[in-house]
Amino acid sequence: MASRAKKPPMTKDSLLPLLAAHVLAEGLGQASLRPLARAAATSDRMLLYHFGSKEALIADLLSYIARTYAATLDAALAGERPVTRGQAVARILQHARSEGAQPFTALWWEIVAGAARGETSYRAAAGAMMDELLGWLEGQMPEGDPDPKGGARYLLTLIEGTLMLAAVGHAGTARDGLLASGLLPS
Amino acid sequence: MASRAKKPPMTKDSLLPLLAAHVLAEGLGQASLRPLARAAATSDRMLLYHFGSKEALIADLLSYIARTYAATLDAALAGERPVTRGQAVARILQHARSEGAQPFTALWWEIVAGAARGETSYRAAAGAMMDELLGWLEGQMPEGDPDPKGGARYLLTLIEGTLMLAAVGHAGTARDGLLASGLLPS
DNA sequence: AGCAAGGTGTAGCGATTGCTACAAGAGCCC
DNA sequence: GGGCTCTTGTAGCAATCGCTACACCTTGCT
Repeated sequence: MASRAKKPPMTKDSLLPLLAAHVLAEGLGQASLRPLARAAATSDRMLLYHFGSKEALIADLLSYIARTYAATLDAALAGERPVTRGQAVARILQHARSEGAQPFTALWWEIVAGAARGETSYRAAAGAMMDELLGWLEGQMPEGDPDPKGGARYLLTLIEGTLMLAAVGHAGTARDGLLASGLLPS
Repeated sequence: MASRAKKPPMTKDSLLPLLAAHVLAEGLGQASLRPLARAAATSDRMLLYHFGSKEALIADLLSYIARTYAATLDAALAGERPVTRGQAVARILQHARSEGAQPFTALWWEIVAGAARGETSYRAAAGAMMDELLGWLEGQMPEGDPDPKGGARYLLTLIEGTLMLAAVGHAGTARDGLLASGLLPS
């Protein structure tokens, strides 16, 4: 009769997905130990036992989220190489606006804010995610593009500007800007 | 012997500059009533008396900061109309990187994060500041530009993307992107 | 069997959070 | 002078913050 399943051992690796889910839903700024623990079905005591301090927990969490983001990006953006730069831009923007990416997009700006304030773990996570995106863009530049490296950086700049304007309710402004850039078909 | 100066009356308008200075230096996220009151040489009690609640205080403060930003922008960006689009971009980026604008740039991302989470007062402030910047850009498009309206939106998108990348330590990436865009002289 | 080491729960610490009750000062009109 | 409203100080509230002390329980080694 004994249900054998007892203790799936609690480790950082088993906690991080649950913590990430909570932070994606609620935001980083309001994240405090007890709510985080509740989301992971533990106690604040245990979080501190495994991570050492809240600061270390956040650092681990940001690094985990950056890795998750990279994996999600790889999975979502697979496909043949675009024919035009505009198609690469459109594909990324479509992904960023997709339902699954929404909570992440909201979290992203908190990470940027932390990075702008100089917090090293925020800056590391943000930098890693930009590296990932830039790498994908470089690999997706159209065949025969005159300047794939520079072009990828140009597109990345435009994309991030577009996302920022969308975040503050200026999505239309960004769309008009992209249209004026000639990248997207009118 | 009596020093006549007694009570410069305490009002919202007299408090907001001091509160803004504190928030620009310390960040919005960590702003709580007692430290804010200390920065304004009052008590939390008085802040609540004048503003009603912390939420209302933040809303007023964001609106004030947006107005201050507009005034600063007008003052800093005066000058004759640029001859090329690149010159308009360069002028704004130079202003954003200037010493005086630095604390504001850091605060900006916290405002964006709040806007992305849907907080209405954050979104209002961010939108107002983008409106201001966009208006300035429209007025500064080179004479005879083929598409001043769309061009201004295009430049705004590029500028904000550049600032974001700079905030996460990717300033070089953004610079390469701008060079590849052909806007800036190499 | 005994014992050490690591994992976990309970309880609590001092500090800070936004906010409020109460009372007293300050300036005004009658 | 007598109130009356606007402003302000003092004290404190319940809640939450990150973190810790202490005891307990398992688990594995010998």
